[in-house]
Amino acid sequence: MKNVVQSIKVQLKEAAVKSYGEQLKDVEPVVDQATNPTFGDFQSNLALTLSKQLKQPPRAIAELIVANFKADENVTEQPSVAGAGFINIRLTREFLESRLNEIRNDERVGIAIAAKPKNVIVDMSSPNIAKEMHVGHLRSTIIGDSIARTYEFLGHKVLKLNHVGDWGTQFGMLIAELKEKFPAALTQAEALPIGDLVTFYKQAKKHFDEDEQFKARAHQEVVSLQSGNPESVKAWQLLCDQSRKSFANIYNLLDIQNLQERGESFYNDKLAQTVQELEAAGIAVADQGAKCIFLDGYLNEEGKPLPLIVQKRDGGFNYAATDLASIRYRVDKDRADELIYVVDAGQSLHFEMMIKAAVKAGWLPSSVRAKHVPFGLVLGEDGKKLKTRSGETIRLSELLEEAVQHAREDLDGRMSEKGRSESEEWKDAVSRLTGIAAVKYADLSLNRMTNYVFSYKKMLSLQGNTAPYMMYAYVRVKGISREGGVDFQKLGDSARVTLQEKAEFELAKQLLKFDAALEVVIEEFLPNRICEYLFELSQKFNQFYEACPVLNAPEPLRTSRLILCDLTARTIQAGMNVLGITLPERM
RNA sequence: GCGCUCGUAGCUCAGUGGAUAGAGCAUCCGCCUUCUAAGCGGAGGGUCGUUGGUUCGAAUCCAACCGGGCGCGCCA
Repeated sequence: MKNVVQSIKVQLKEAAVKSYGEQLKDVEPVVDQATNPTFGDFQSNLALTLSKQLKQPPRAIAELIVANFKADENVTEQPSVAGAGFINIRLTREFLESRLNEIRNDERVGIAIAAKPKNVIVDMSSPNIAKEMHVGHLRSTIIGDSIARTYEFLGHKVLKLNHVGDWGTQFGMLIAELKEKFPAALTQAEALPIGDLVTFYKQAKKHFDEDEQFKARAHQEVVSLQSGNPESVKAWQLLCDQSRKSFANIYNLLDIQNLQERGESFYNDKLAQTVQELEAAGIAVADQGAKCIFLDGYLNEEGKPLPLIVQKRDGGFNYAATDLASIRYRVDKDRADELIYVVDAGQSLHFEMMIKAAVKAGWLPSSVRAKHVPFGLVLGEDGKKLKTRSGETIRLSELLEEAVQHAREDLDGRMSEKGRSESEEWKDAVSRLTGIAAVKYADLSLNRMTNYVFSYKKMLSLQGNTAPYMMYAYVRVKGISREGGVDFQKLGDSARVTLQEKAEFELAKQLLKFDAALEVVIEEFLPNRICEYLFELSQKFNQFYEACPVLNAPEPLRTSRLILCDLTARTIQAGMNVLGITLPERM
C-alpha cells in the first residue's frame, strides 16, 4: 500500500499546483490512514495546512483541490471533502481485488525486496560468562532477533552479534578460584566439574571479598590472562565453554539462529591502538591518571565536564574502549551500513557518548546509521528492578519450561472439555510452540520503552492480544483446508478474489497494510507495531470467519474466500516469523 | 542538582500534530445440530499527571511544576 500512498501524494500535489500555481510546487502533502473507516481509506489535511499561506478557508481550498484532482480510477475514487477541510480518499473495489489477485501467488505476500540491500549489524543478547542470563538478556535477545528477522525479510543482509562479557577483571577471581578448587580441570581438560557456574561465581565472589590474599592472587591472574599465559588462557576457555553450553540451551529453546559470538575478548588486541589513536588525534586526554574523552554538554553531578573513560588509571581498558574498537571493526571490516545496539535503557548515556565520540574520531561516517535501541527495565511484581546478583535470579530455562508447562495445562483442559484426544507427541510439540510463543509475544507486543513488569500470570495468559490468538486464526485457515480437502496452491490460474461482504473488504484492506507495519520496525525499531498489525488482521479474519461461510459458499465466491483465507494465513505466518514465532498447523 | 524516560479506562497497555482518544484483561448481557467458542456480537467504564503557551487544530510540540523509574569518572 506504500505505493498507493505515494501516488496519492503526487496526485494531490499536482492538483494543488493546478489550483494555486507554482507557489505550491514544493508542498509535501501528508496522507494518512483514515482515522475512521466511514471517512474512507486515506485522508489528507493538505487544505488545512495551506489555509494560512493562501489566506483562504480550508474548506474552499479542499474543494478546489478535489475538483482538480485527477484520480486514477483503477485505484481510488474521486476524493471528497469533509469536516474542517479534510480530503477523504477511498480505494476502489477494483484496486483491492486486482492487488490481492496480484499477490495471491507471491511467496512474500506482496512485500518487495529492498532495492538497495544494506549490511546491518544487530548487537543483541550479550550475556556475561559465568553468570546466569536474566530477563534483561531475554528482552535484548527477543527484540534484537525480531529486528534482525525483519531486516532479513525485507532483503537486507544481517549479522547478529553476541557481544558476550567474556573479558575483564572478574576473570581473575574466577580463574584463581578454579585453580584452587578444581586444579585437575586445567590439566585433564574435558569435563569441568562445576555443574552450576552461577554458584561457582558466587563462591568466588565471596572468597574475593573476604580473603585479601585471594584478592591479590585474583589480580595477578588478570595480568597473567591478559599477557597470554597459556595456563590462564586455558582456564578462561574452560569457563567460557561451560557458559556457552547454558547459553546455547536458551537460544535453542528460543529458536535464535545464526547468532554469532564476538565477545569483548575479540577486541582485546585492538584496544591499545584504539586509545593511542584517540590520544594522537587529541580526542582522548589524560585526566586524573585516566584517559578520557570529553564531549560538549556532558556534565557530572558537580557540574564539571563528564568524561567517557577509555583507559583506567591502572592502565586497564574498559568497555568504552571495547565499544569504540568494535565500531571501527564493524564499519571497516564488516562494512556495516547500520549498527543497532539492543541494550537496556540504563545504558543510554553510554551509547550516546560512545557514538558521539566515534563520530568525533571519524570512525563513524554519516553514511552509517548507528542507533541504540533501548528497552525498559524488567521489574518484579513488587515494582522494583530485578537485579542479577542480589536476590534470586529467575533462571530463563526454568521460566521457559514453566511457560511450556502452562500451555500444556491449558491444552489438556481444552482437550478434555471437547472430548478430543491427541498423541502425547503432538501435545508436547504444540504446548512447546505455544508456551515459547506466549513469552516472546508478551515481550514484543509492548512498546519496548515501557518497564516490563515480570509476571508469569500475565506472560503466560493465552487470552486476548497474545500469540495464541494469532495462532488460532492461522489454524482456523488450516482447518478449512483440511476439512474441505483444499490445496491452496492448486486453486487454478483463473481463480479470482471478488469482494462482497463488509467483512471481506475489511480483511482485504488489512492484508494490504502489512508493508507499512514492517516499515516501522526498521525505522523506529518497534516490533510491537507488527504485533498490533497482526492482532488487527486476526481480528478481522475472525470477523470474516463468523460472517462468511467459506466451504459452503457457492462458486466463484467459495474460491474467492479461499484465496482470502490463504493470504491471511500466509501473512500471519510471515508476520509471526518476523517476530521469531513458529506456528502450529493445529492446536 | 543535571540528564534520559515514563505518567492515557478498575488493571495491563496502544496511539507522538488532525475529525467522536482505542485495544486486551476484569465486570455484565447475548451467540456452539453449520469450516476448532483459545472465537464473535453488545453494554458500562476517561479532567489523556497539573498549569500555562504555540497552532485553524494538542494525549501528541514547547515551558514550568507534580509523581514513578533509570543514569550521572575509573564495573560492564
